[in-house]
Amino acid sequence: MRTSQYLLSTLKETPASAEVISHQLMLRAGLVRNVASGLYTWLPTGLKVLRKVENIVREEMERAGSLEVLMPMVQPADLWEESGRWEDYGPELLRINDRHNRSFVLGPTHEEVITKLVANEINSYKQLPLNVFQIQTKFRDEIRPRFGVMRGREFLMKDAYSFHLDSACLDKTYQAMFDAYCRIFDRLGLDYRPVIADTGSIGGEASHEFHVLADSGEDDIAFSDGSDFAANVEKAEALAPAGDRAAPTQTMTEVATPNARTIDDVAKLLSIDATTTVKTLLVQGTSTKENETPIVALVLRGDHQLNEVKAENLAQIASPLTFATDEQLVAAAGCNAGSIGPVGLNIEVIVDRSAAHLADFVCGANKDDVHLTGVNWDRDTTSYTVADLRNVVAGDPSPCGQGNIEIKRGIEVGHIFQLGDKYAQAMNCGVLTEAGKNQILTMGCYGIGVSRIVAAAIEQNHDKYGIKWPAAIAPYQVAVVPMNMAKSARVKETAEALYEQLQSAGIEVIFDDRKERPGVMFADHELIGTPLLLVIGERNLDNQEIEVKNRITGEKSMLAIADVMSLFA
RNA sequence: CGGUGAUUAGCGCAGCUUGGUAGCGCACUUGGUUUGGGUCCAAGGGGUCGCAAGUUCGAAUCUUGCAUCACCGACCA
Repeated sequence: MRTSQYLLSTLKETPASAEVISHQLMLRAGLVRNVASGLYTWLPTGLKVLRKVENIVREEMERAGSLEVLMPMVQPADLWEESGRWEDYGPELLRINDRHNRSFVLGPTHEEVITKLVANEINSYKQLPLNVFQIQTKFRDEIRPRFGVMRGREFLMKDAYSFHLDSACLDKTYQAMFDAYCRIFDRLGLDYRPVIADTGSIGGEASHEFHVLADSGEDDIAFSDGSDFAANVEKAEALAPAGDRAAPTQTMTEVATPNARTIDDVAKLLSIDATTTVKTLLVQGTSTKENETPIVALVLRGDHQLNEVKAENLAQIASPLTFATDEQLVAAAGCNAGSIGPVGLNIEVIVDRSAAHLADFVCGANKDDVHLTGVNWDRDTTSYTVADLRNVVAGDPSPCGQGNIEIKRGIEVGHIFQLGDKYAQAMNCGVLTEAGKNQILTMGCYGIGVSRIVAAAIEQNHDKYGIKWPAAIAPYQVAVVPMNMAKSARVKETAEALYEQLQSAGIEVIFDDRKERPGVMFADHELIGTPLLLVIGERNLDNQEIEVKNRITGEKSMLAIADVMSLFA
């Protein structure tokens, strides 16, 4: 490609709307342009990268035995009503009507369509297992699209679905997909981790997320420093502290804590550490009778954070997790937020394992502006149950039993689930077994955020000059950059000849034939992140040499023109 | 959905307090100059100042409403 005939569209200045580095560089390097909130046009350079990611994903899926299909982005509402998600999905599902006023959705995912297809096409156990995938545009009406294509509303996703007679067979495919994902991210050249994940709203049993590690990631990943264990913080179990709880040494005493509403306030006022306090959160419980919502108290150590997923998964707690209103607080505890404690509380109390291990702790007294010190479980309050309620923090013992937890940020680029029979059941997707009986199938589902990978790769591979693409997804492998070609016939001839040679050898080469100063060309190619620059100038032509610059390592070296193909051996 | 802020040329911004011919840098066009790291000089093109209403002789500027965008929170794969 010649730059004179290309749409480079590089920007010197960073558009104000771009917050994270990948978004800034994608705009500056001319990869994408914003069309509306969360919607992007891919420019030629960006599309090349996107297609490369897509092709690697496709090759590895096919190699793992998955068959490519293409389902429509617009799906009839009937299918969603059949699965129950028309009600369950909420406002993220964009619903539209056609000219006949029939309801459709823009597909945020395709479980319904594929399950329906398989229900119609597959009749016998002999046709199983089946694994199909597509690479398709999805639409999710995100509340807050941000970070460019990292969290767009429209995005490119590879989604695969597998169908099985039994869970042993599903396990096998799940493992094959796990391995395929590892190969994909290895080939992409990214630093990634598979982590144990919460199954979230899709529901199901086993689940792993694949995260690209980057400080700008939106998820916290808990790692063990003593093993391979990695889990989403949402899912990582917080173990009970080792050893027995200490015996009480203090008597329970009321202290005045005027205007101390937060744990920090209380700890400061009483000159104690937050780890010797507990906080009590009141949330709505599961409704028992009509119009009656019980309030449940959740007790955590002062320095710990509530894990909403863990709380929601408890039978007594309403899902989604909802905090008690101010009126409910006063009715249940007799005081306002900031002074609530477990002692004498007349509602169900669930205590986190770490909070339950404390002795002589501080908590609210259920009287405004009063706290209790020297409180002890079982002596001062007896009616409670213990559960894992909190987020793990760095330094916690790892739930795998080896080493301690370390926390890093990750960008979720892949997610594999064992779905079970939720959709197959709803859509009556079954086959006749060897025994001639109808049996509902069990499913797996496997997603990769193709467009998000482009952004994640940049987050992980950039410097102050621009993008440093891993070779596998660079839009061009090499740039031919002539110095002052307009003035030197020798430079022009050499550059043209090199370009021809590389091109006919099938190498993706971009030839900067613009009448620009060297600095402009260097800056553009470094911004775009082409891994190799071949610099052709008068000063080296006497020796029949060109300069080779490696974008990734920054190394420069001289190379005989005749040996140029050795770079691609 | 709540809080905050923004909206002036393709991009980045000034002008608004104190109403009076719409500006700067980058980018773009033309000519010259320069040529191994975003040259320099000159001349040009490009804007219903987000939209609507109001106040006023006169509104980018003051008032009100609306829209869009962004950030923080909540929510979410």
